[in-house]
Amino acid sequence: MREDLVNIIRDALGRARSEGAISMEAIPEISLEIPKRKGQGDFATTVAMTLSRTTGVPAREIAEIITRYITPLPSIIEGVEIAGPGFINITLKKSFWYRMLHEIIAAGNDYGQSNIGKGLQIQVEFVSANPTGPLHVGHGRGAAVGNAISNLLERVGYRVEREYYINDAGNQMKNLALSVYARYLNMLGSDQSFPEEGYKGTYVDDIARSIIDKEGRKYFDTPKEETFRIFSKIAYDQIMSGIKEDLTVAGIIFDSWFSESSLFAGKKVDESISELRSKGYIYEDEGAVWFRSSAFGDEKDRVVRKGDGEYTYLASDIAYHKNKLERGYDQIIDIWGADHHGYIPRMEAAIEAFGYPRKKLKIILSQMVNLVREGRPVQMSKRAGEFITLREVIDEVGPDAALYIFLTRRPDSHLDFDLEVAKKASDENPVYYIQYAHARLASLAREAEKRGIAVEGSNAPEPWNPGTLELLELPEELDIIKRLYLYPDIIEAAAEALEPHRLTIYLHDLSWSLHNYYYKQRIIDDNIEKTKARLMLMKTIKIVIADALKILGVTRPEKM
RNA sequence: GCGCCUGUAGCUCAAAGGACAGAGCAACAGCCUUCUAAGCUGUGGGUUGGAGGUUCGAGUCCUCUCAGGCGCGCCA
Repeated sequence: MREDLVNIIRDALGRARSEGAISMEAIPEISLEIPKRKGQGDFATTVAMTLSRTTGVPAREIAEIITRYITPLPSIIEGVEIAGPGFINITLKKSFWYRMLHEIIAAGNDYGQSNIGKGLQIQVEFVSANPTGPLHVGHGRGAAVGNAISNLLERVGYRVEREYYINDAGNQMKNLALSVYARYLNMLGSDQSFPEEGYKGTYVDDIARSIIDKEGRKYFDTPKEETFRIFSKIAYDQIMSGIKEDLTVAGIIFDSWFSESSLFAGKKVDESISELRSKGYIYEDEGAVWFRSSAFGDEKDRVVRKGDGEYTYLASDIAYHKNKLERGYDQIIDIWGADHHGYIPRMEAAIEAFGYPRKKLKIILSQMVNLVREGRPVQMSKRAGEFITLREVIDEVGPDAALYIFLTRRPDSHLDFDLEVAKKASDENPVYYIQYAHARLASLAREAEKRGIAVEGSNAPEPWNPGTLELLELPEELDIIKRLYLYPDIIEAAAEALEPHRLTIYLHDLSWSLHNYYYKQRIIDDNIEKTKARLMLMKTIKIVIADALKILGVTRPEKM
């Protein structure tokens, strides 16, 4: 449809040119935007202002010429106006909007779906927190963002795989085992000192205690090597199952879990480094092995294998990304905590070193979350092991509020998360505004059904009759139709930009339209035909709100 | 010191390079014998951190500068 409008304008320009009204070399791209304010039409184009630059003719003059060539007005257009510095504002006929609504209703639950993704495969890797402790709030934000982005991409026709990369190799696992072991010994009366780099959280104590509960003093005297292996496994299992449980509570599901240590076991790290070596991007210096990332714009080269023969984290990360590349996705998206931003150049260097375009990998940074309570920062010290976990936050405020707050901001903006605000079932909490709209519509449908004019539900008689929708004549009603019409655009734009917060803004606006309308206009009254028309409109809003909330991972209450 | 992110209303945040920079919250003033008041209506509130530049047009792009956060390991 927008295509139709663009064509109409392009035709007008074409005729204006061939008749010599405007001289220009080529017909430029025709922009078509939706004006912010009322009274500026349904659509607007800035093409006159753009042309003003190349032709030297004042924008308003060009706009007038274009307008002249648009007449006689095509059937869907109500009027064309020139405004401001040279905008051409186009207003469509009401009949057009009724037709749109009809189409939206016909699309039903599929409304908003598109196929700009054309079935291309995208892998989104997110959370990927180390299995050395429970998830914190920052991970929660990454989880919310990754989940919403994945859902968005799916909605516009990509095939999406959600993956969690488990860093279950390296020193950290050793440290974890040592930490648990030290606590274990302490609890059994030993004065074993706690490791310097150990993990101090209370969850470590819990793991130690669970071992005592099950196996008592069994490991008090056993040879350490063996003990560490066992402790590492027990700790890993408990922490991973905790992480999975937290994610489940948040409603976030992964398609695959990829283990770092499987890369080592399968010699994939060796292979990756060898491949880079054969391409000339690996060299030895000062007893270490280096990756020549500076060849691809990194500020310096990076060590992949240390002097002691151990691989660095970067080495396995390179192998992991090589593996991802070989799995043949059309696009790889990583969602990282913003504190890892320094890693971007070296990761991109690795992608290019393997011969893939840099664009193959898109890294989204999810900024830090500051926990706040009533405006005051919540003290946290990772070193002392004192921090508030994601689970505690979710238990306190509920998953919907947590997810929604994470998603109302751009991923790369710093975020203060106020626990008291998130907890309140009040105006201050944005998620309720939307959910309330949904619940309100559900209640309305129930009420209608009770009175025998259901338009929803399995056995609802379809009240369709071509003229019914035209009874929606109020400006508020047309407003709502126009907003609903925007939905697929919003989804596509949010998916393309990988910015789920656009959806929350839209949801707020749509919910406002509903609440405002609901207050002004009684939906169910004695005029059955009008009631049906209004109920159809309400049903459509509900479908859209539900769809958007689903994409964001937020529940859609039928009652509140 | 270098690099990345962010500076927009009292607070939290929006705004494909487009029209008079918008929402929510907070403040103040109103609205429930009616389908959900977790709602609605109204009022006040701004030199978009600052200075230059590009452009017909800049919160948005470029340069400089100030402030905050985060990085700058042969840690992960």
